[in-house]
Amino acid sequence: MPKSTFLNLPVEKRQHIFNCALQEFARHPYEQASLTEIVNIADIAKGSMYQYFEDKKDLYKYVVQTVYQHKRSFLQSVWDMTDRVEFFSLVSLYYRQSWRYAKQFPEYHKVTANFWDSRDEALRAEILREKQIRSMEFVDLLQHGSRIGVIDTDVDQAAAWFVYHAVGKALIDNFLEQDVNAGAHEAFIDSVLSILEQGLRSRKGY
Amino acid sequence: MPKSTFLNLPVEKRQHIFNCALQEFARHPYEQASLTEIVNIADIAKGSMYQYFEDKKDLYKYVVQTVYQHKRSFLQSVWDMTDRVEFFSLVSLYYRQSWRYAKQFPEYHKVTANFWDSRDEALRAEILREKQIRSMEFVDLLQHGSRIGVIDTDVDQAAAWFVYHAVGKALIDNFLEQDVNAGAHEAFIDSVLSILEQGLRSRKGY
DNA sequence: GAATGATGTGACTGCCTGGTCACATGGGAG
DNA sequence: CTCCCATGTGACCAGGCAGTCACATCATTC
Repeated sequence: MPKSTFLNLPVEKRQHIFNCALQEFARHPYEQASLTEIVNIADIAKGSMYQYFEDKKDLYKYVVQTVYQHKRSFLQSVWDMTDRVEFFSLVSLYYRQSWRYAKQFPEYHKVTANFWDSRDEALRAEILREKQIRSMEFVDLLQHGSRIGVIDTDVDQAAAWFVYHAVGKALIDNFLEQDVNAGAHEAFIDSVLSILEQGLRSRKGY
Repeated sequence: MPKSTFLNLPVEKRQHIFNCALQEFARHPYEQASLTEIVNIADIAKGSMYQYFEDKKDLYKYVVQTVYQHKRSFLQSVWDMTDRVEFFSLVSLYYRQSWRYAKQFPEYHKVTANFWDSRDEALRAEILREKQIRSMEFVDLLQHGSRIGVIDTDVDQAAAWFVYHAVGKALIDNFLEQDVNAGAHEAFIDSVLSILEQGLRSRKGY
């Protein structure tokens, strides 16, 4: 919800300001991010920022929203395969693609990560909404997998979503800081997925 | 590393100050926690706090350390069963006990949660150390399970640890805010564990 | 009662924050 | 050249922060 002043700005300047805000919100969670620092780095007057946005939170929401659109379009290629690819392959593709996104646009990723575990009351509502959407998408996949017999029908679907979500988040968060060999990490992703696919229990009995 | 002045304080007062600091560090991550707020609530002079601790970080480290000892002793009963209980049951007990801890001492839990995803460089080192210890303990359990044939020997142990850690953390974090029926959540924990144990793939083939 | 050293105190400093506002600048219309 | 309105500006405000320090209080010792 930027003001019209911001939207009337030349694209170049608009992107410049967006990038500077992005950097700051990637480095710090919302509460600790400094608007003063942003305008300093962007080399614009503080008053100008208040011509463009209502306040700090307005700017933040704009950045988060833009980042989410960006990420969604990056992941779209995976969602487009839903009908053609089997459940486990699709999840593998999804995790790999998410990982590539985080690698390719680390600041964008960090902004979403910071947003995701934000404590701000006003933001929590939007986070929950976002979560619910993803949950529904995932459960759709699961049910499709059940129908075609790939997935055990006894599986508790809420629990399955929970596991995949927790693991997916951790897969990205924990390995972004270290510079992991990309290929190695994608292999690790598959190791992790294989555990979710097969579980740990010994198959000797069968 | 409190100063001797703090250690010489009557136990009652010491606990009072500890509790007030605990509340604040439970409510906010380190950077956003306010020392001024702590001394106001504790009803002591700010100068006094600096008689007891070197600085804010010193106080924080003391609180975190105390909390970790507290939690460890609470979970000790589970670790004591290592020799007598089978892997999957032990993990179930561990998750349940961790959950009960978070329920029973929510502030203590929140302090550890805040610490766990702290961004402070100086603290990261200690976090990694803590993580490594837990990882080793878990891999020990896994190897024991492999030896006695309960766990598939093909399982990638690093990946297994990763999955259990991610899921365990999420199991607590995500359900603490809502007041979930305790029994229901312990059932959910077992649903989640059953997925890790058996995976999702259909067993029809066997 | 005097002296001593440990403990308690809160006004104060310097710094940083988000947000404001009276003013300066610029470029197009008449 | 003048008017006008959108845009740009940075000194300034009130409030919060961690940390300091000169001083007050207290308990012990002699």
